[in-house]
Amino acid sequence: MKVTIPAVKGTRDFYPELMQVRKWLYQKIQSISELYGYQEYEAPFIERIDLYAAKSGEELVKEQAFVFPDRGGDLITLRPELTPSLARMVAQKQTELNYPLRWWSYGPFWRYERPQKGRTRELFQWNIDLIGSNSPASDAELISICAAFFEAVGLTPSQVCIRVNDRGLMESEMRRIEVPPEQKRDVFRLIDRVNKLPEDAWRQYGIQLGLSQSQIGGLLDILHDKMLWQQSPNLVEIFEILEIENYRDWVEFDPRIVRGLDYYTGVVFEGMERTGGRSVLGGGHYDNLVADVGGEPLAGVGFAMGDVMTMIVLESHNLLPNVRPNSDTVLVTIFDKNCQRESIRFSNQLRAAGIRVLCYPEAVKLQKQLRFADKSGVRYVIIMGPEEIAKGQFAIKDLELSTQTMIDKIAAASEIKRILAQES
RNA sequence: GUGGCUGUAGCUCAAUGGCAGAGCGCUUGACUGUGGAUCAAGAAGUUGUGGGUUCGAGCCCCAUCAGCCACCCCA
Repeated sequence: MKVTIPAVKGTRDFYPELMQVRKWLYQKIQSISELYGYQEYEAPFIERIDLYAAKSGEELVKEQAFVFPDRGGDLITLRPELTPSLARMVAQKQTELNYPLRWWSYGPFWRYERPQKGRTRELFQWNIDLIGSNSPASDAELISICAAFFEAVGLTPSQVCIRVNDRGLMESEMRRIEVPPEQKRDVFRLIDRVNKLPEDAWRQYGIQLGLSQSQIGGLLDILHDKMLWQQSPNLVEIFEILEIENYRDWVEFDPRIVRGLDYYTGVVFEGMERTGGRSVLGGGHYDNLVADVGGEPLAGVGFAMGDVMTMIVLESHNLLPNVRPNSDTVLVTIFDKNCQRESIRFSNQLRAAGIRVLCYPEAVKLQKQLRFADKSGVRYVIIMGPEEIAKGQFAIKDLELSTQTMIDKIAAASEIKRILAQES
């Protein structure tokens, strides 16, 4: 069949099978979030462009967001991230909220980017934030949530790790090698690239930024100093806490993690696959979440995790759930047109008892109905022809064992429930 | 935004510039009240789209759209 209108570039169709996986992921996220006492919230999917212009970097919004004028001429943006909306929601009720807030959200985001592996234009993202606390223990809590999530989906510390750094530490190190503050951004970008470029190209890049040979050498020393975290009281305390929680194995100090976002001011972290280096989630500590949207400065820590890369990583470790759509569903066949009413009646009798029932919608050959059941993943099929209906006893066939027994119409519901319960 | 690779049946892929093909799937039957296996038959296509070169284009050229991959960027 010819599809004349293609899907929008970079979008995904969630056919039922994939939808089950998406739901499964959502449930994992929900259960971890709630386990830590976080409350779910949701922000609008569309926002005025000004909200983003206020902070997240002008380029980001202008070039990588879906923006369109509404009928009144205002520029509306499909939200490319949640933090500005969160900041607004907090600022609007700043004085009446009960701090520290622990909020989480899972929903769709849009980015006008060129699609490639692990990157679509429409994605789902888990956002979780602890707002109104400035302690290392708060930072540690978010990191331990990452670890708890990884653990809950079946990943191990040998497959993924959470790399942690402290921007404050990096800034003081940069002062030590006399990098001027206005070059902070550029140097963070340079740090970000230390593993992506060959060393001489990387040095060249550093020189272009105006760094001296000795500064570049100093920077390299910093980036290879695995013990540098001991200079950061924050990191020391965070690692202690993670140790107590038995999550220390998931975490490692990495001076190369700085994150791109300007609003991070302290601890930053990134959850990534050990092989391949694909980043699954990222977050950090910020000192002034709401100041840019008109509130009083409020510190917090949070992270975001996209569903696309998460699914790729889970898939590559064979951790996506096996989808068996109708394993707990019974199919009631229609023997012929004359028996259809009885089948419909019986189906509803079972449903009234809480059993999931697929009633075949037309009186076609039994062969076809059984074939449908088999391909649907249904295990038990009810067969009720004139003889069975006359006797008040229906056949229940187990497609997995290829066995068939008779059950009494009256006791059918409880009998089927018993059979279904046995299976699981 | 920049670059590379790829678009042929529902899916995965063949076809030296010369008749449009296979496997899987699908439909039907072998099986008159029973799924998976086997066997047989059948349906299935304007070769992504639009131009061009050529006696002749799935194949070569240009454009465009889409997918994949890398860069860029990373919320």
